[in-house]
Amino acid sequence: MLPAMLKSITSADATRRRGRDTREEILSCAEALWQGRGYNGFSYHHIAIQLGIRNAAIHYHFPSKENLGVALIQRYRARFAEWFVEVRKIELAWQRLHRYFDLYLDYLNAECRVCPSGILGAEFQAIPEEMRAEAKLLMGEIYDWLIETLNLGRQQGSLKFIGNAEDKAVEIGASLQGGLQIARVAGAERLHQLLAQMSLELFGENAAAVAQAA
Amino acid sequence: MLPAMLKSITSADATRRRGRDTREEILSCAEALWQGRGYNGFSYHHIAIQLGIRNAAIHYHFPSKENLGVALIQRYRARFAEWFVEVRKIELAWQRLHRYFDLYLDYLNAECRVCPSGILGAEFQAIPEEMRAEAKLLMGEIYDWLIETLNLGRQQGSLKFIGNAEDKAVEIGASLQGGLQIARVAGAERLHQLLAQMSLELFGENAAAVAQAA
DNA sequence: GTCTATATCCGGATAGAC
DNA sequence: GTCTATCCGGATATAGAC
Repeated sequence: MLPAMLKSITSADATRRRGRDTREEILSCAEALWQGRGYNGFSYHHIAIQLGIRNAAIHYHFPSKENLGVALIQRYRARFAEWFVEVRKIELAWQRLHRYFDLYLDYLNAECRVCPSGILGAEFQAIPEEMRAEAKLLMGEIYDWLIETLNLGRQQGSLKFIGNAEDKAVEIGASLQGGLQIARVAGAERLHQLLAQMSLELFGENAAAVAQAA
Repeated sequence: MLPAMLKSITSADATRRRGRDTREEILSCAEALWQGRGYNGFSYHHIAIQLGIRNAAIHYHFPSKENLGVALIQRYRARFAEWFVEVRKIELAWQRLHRYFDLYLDYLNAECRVCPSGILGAEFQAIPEEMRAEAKLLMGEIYDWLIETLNLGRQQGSLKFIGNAEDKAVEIGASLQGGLQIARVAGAERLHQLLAQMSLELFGENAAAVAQAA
């Protein structure tokens, strides 16, 4: 599922683009820029250069930048929904959560991106209203999934934690989000430290298996 | 120490500004904008309006925006250094850490700002080189203080955690940073949930005292 | 659906008067 | 130390040809 969660545009060949899905390419390119530099840190020009098209071509697909921003979050939410379906096929909650950890390693490895939730939180007061609404929906969906996973894990005995699942869900989501941001400044090692600590606390006897895999 | 850590400009009266320290006012105003909207989310014009001065006056004090950005982080680091000195006078490590938690509540209450570390991490690829260097220093200082505090707490028995202090320090820093960002999108309650969970895990028998204070 | 060309605005920055 | 005036580049966006 990872390739689906992290589809970036790989050196778009500017030469032949015979009527192909430019819209998707724009979104993928914009997504990378967005997670790398923030919504206020990239422009249509950046995208145009990378895809070898003109400014106006992007405006054809996304009349305003707000349209593009909203589309970015909506596509991401849709992909996340598919990811949830996929991961729910895994029986053990600790393994589901481990899959979630993997996403953050992928972000780190993919040009040191931050997670969409993180960039949305950081720039919240500086993004258009419609994007804020989408941001709330995204965070709600992740929150719900974390709660579900934690409750399952407690029931199975595959996840260890004290307190209620709701509060623990916030802690886990916040840690990963913050850890990824710290890692891009202070070095990749920080994220590895975070994941090691979280595994130690949450996975109990399974933590050793995780450690050797990494 | 909180007033020192969070000095914002309160409705600068544009009328009489008889030779007063404009430089500091600019920094305080810019700091609020920075933590609210990000480095790429505010302009000299925003500051000029709020302080009732002209664009050029800001350029007199800070020739380039990069100068201003660097000064913001340096001033913040200096204030943090003072804060560290102050907090080290507290004997119990769990109370020191609790003071650190309080900072995040203050940020949330102050127009829903995010912490400097968080905005720096999120925008890292879209800020000038000199600011990145300052960002690394800031994060290193916080990281070191957290490790010191955790080691003290373990020695005293006033903080509970498993694993090594270095990894736990990353986890704590990341949680708070991420939690604040989540709270501004999903509501203040999220930060309260996070702090409750962290108190429960770290403070042990002292957690109850914290809970009733909140 | 993509192009060229252009309009408009905004943000960072400088010159020179006071 | 702050002002007015202005320059320049960049970013969003539109018009109309192909």
